[in-house]
Amino acid sequence: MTATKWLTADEQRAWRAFLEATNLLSDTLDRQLQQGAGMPHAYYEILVRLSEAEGRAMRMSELAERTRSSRSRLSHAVARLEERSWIERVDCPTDRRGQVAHLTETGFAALVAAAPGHVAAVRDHVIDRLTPAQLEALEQISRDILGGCTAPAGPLSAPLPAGPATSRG
Amino acid sequence: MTATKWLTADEQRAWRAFLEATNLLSDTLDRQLQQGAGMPHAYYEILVRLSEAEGRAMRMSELAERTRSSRSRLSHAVARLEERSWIERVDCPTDRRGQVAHLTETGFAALVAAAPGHVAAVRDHVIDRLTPAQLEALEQISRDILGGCTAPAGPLSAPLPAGPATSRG
DNA sequence: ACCGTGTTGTTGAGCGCTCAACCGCTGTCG
DNA sequence: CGACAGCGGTTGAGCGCTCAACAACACGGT
Repeated sequence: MTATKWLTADEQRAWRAFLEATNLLSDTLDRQLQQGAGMPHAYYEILVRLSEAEGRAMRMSELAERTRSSRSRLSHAVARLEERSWIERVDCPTDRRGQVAHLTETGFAALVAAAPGHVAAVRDHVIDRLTPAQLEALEQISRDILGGCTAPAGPLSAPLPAGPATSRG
Repeated sequence: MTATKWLTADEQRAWRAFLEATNLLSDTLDRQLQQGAGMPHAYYEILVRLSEAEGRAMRMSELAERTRSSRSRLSHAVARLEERSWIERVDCPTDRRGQVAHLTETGFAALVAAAPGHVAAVRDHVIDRLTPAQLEALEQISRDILGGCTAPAGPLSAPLPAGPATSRG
């Protein structure tokens, strides 16, 4: 409860510019994907992660971590994706609680169809507007920011003293 | 429809880091404000803009532009804020279509109460994790990105050849 | 074998946002 | 004056997300 350390004028300017840019960019990309491929950005990322996984399948839990979403969000999302037959849920053989999300051929096709438009949008709005140096700086900045963000939903937000890590075995 | 120009490995890494950071940061700040002050981040920004305006009041239309939100979004948001008595709508004296959003004392008090926690979160998660040089780079990057984003909702997305600008007078 | 704790995943209510449709008013042009 | 395109703002349906509660299972200790 000590006196609040407000932002300096420089910090304010930078912060507001950053906020505007990220908000607007997020809206723009979401709109592009929605109109161009009929899916929100979050679903696109789920499909991407699955497509990169071995067998195009992954445990719900791990998928949630990789997409940095809560279990709840992922569960709802996969339910919707299952309705479209883009994903199917399979019981996990080694853990009867578990579910494995499996990307169907239809789902993969949807991803393949969506990708070019999305990548073009990312280029247009971000990548091609920045120099390589800027891009490198942006990556480092992003990692610095990532370091201090609490994961969504769940008491995992605890410091994790020196945990045995969530080895996915 | 030429062949898609995919992202290089470097670009991928940077882009994904950026995405993760902004998504997670957005979630984090939203959560902080929601738990600490009972309002989503979008509402906080509306209150901030109004608090900075002359007379703590602004035309809906201008408020929408400044917060870079659609008229619809703002309309819904102001309706909710009016339910909390944080904002009141007033008929515009010079244009009978218009509405003026006016920040109430209660609303201002809510903002004052919310600000310290929010600023602290912004410092913790962003500002204090970056060097001044990084912050400056981030500001420039943000402006470069902003340049190519289409405004939300509405056919304003047109290129605007060299318009007379929406001078606010 | 049994109990208790932690994990995995789902569910439903509530909320904010988007999109499209709409109403009333303005300003201009014939 | 009357018609009419365009602006300012609101509304309702639909959807994705959050939060809290829950069910089912795994695993440790006794």
